[in-house]
Amino acid sequence: MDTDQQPNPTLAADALRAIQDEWLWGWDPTPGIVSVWAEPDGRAFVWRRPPATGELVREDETFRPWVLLDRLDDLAHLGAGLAPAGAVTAASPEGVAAARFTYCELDGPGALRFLVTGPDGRELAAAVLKGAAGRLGRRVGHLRELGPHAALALPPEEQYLVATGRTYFRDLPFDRLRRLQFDLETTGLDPARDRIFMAAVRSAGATEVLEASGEGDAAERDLIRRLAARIRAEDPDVIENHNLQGFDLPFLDRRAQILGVPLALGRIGAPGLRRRAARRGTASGAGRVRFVVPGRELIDTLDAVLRYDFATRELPGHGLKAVARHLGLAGPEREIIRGDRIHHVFRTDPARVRRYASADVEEVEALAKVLGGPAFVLARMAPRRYERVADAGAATGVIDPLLVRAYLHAGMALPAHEEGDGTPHSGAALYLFATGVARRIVKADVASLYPSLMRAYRIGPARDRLGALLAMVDRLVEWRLAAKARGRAAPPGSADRYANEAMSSAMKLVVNSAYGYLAAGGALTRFADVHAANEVTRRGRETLGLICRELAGRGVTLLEADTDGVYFAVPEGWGEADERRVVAEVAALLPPLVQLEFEGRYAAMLSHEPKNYALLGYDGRLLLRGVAFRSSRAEPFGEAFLRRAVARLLAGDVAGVREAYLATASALVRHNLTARDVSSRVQLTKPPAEYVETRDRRREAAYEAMLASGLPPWSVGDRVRVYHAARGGLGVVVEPDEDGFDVDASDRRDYDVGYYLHLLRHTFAARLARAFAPRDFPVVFGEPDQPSLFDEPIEAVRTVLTPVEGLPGA
DNA sequence: TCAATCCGGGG
DNA sequence: GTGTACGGATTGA
Repeated sequence: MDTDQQPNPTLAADALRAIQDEWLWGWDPTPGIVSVWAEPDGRAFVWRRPPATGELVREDETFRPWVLLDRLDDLAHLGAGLAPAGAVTAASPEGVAAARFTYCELDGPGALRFLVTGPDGRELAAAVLKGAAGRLGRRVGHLRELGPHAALALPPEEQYLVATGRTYFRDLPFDRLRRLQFDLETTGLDPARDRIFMAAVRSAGATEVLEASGEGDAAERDLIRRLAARIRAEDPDVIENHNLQGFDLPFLDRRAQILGVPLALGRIGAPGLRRRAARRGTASGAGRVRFVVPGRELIDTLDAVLRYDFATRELPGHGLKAVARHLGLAGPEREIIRGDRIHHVFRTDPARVRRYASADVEEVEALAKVLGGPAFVLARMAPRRYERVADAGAATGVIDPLLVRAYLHAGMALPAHEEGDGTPHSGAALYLFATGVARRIVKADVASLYPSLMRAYRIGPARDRLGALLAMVDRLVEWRLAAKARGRAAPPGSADRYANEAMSSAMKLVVNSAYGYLAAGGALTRFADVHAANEVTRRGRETLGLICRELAGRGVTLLEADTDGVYFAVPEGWGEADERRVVAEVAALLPPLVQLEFEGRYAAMLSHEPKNYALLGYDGRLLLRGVAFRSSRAEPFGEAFLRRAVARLLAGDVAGVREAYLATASALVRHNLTARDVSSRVQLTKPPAEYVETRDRRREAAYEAMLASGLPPWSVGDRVRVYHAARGGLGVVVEPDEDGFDVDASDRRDYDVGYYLHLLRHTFAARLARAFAPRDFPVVFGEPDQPSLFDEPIEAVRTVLTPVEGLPGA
């Protein structure tokens, strides 16, 4: 370029954006990669479905394994075997001289500045370790032992993807992937003892159920063989199931081992499942494992569910059935069988179990598509295998690999992980302004507050010399807005709309985790910066304070505010137009990029504790939020009381609240409720022998109840309901199932009335305590037979809204 | 009231 | 060649 010439700003901006897009999406145009398997020896196997045909092709590639080091000293012993690669980078290994190993010093102040490549990753590691051992005067067995400040060595697939700039799924729609779902039905949860007796397999829109033709080893062995053969014949790119890594794969692996069946599930290599270390995965105990299969991506829908619920916090549980029902994926006739009954039912009614298993794989197929979109899009960006992107968090799983690739692509040295300087991280703002009952509620939403503040005030990691994180967040927001617009323009239900919605939620996920990336400890993310993170939260509190002051100044009553939004009550006589006007006025006062939006309006709210409240919609719908109002273990009678009482309360019917309380108390006293109504549901996770061993140290009610019940020993995973019986005992209710097995004395009513009256008042009624003045609480929730002379009549009791003392900032 | 421990999910 | 989940419930002191 002519240095005398003024740079063209538009051209420069376009070039910059092109580079930033390479940071996000890689730069190699190769389309349709569906799986990558690389070996440390520099071989990479790439399976692709070229968009034109969709037919699977395998391409055998080679790459130069590489490692990033903080020093070259350790390789001095190589002599002429190590040569500078000049302009050679990992991205362009051509030009490598005759030397077996080459190096290149990267620019900038980062500690990890020597990019060393070799013909074989193990040889490369061995050379480094030899030198390091000499320098340190001790044996060094693995690059990891040098510490993250001294060496960065990625798994072979990631070395390949970072070096080539390739990513998965370029130009490939989700529906072009060949996906297969399989689900095992077993006689129990313990693969050492229990057997596989059925496997449902779904592929290409068809479900097939495989069954063992008997109960012995031979029949199970044959079933496993047929399952593996079925998978190989379908040759899927992706294998999916719910808790695949936590149950089906470990169970299958173990049974195959015990029975001596080769498990050839991969597209290349020897039979047998391979493992990699991982945090989440198989059943309890040390040494958790993730299974991997060359050429196929193993997708556990449980990961997608956890990721989804992390953002929405709306799922009732994370089990397949609960999630499928919640998301409307379950059919109306969905066969349900309690887990510990499945094998029994199979013996008398195998058709039912076939329907059950078929529904499982069909729901998994739907669930994987509905919740798997973001991971599919993220795999187009990050230099990692699809299955790794799907099971990792966005910060360490996506942002960190993107930054590593960006730095190497730019020829910049990478900062090493660095511990913070001890500055504590100051958390998010959460204000509770008032508790009790309020009417005419408005929720205003602060959209993506933290990333907006990072962008508006250019708050990024201090050591990010490239400015890559902020640049990527900026570009992601642009991509997201464009995808949202395209999605809205596409016909509902179309592949185009699906793709754009997935794109939009993937971008949102990454953008929102940019702050988490800053705030994570230095041990976790490479560019973690507690000062930057604190600056974001400080601006966040400032902004939230401004929003609250400006709202309050316009005559509304603040109830609760956090970084997601603000709840407030408006004066009598205001309509929706007034509510929207106030929100718009305040929104106009905020820093650039920070958006405040009208999100919804409700007739009434019971504010109990931060993040724990009940809302009554203008359509009469009751919404309960927070653990205080919805707990999976809550006793049915208490849950029923709470719903009824809160509904009456928000409808303004205090007498109705008392009626609900009296009715429940009286039902308890008269034993109109069954033991089941007062019981709580628990799952037994320890085998009897283990509990007997530990019960001296730690008594647990559920197991004590089982031991006292005289029932036969339980199996791990059994679910029972336990309750407090009269005279201090414990009782067990075994749920009668649909087949009439286990017909139990479920009509028993020998529960401890005093205990449950106490629970009703102190646990359940207590959640409505903030709705009343302290002196009125006994009027609403007093014992029916002990009316105090000083109590006022129930008709005189009014609900209250009490300001919280000592408000910060407001 | 607090610290320690266990739990999720799968049959 | 991972990511010291994480946030709630329960139990024992």
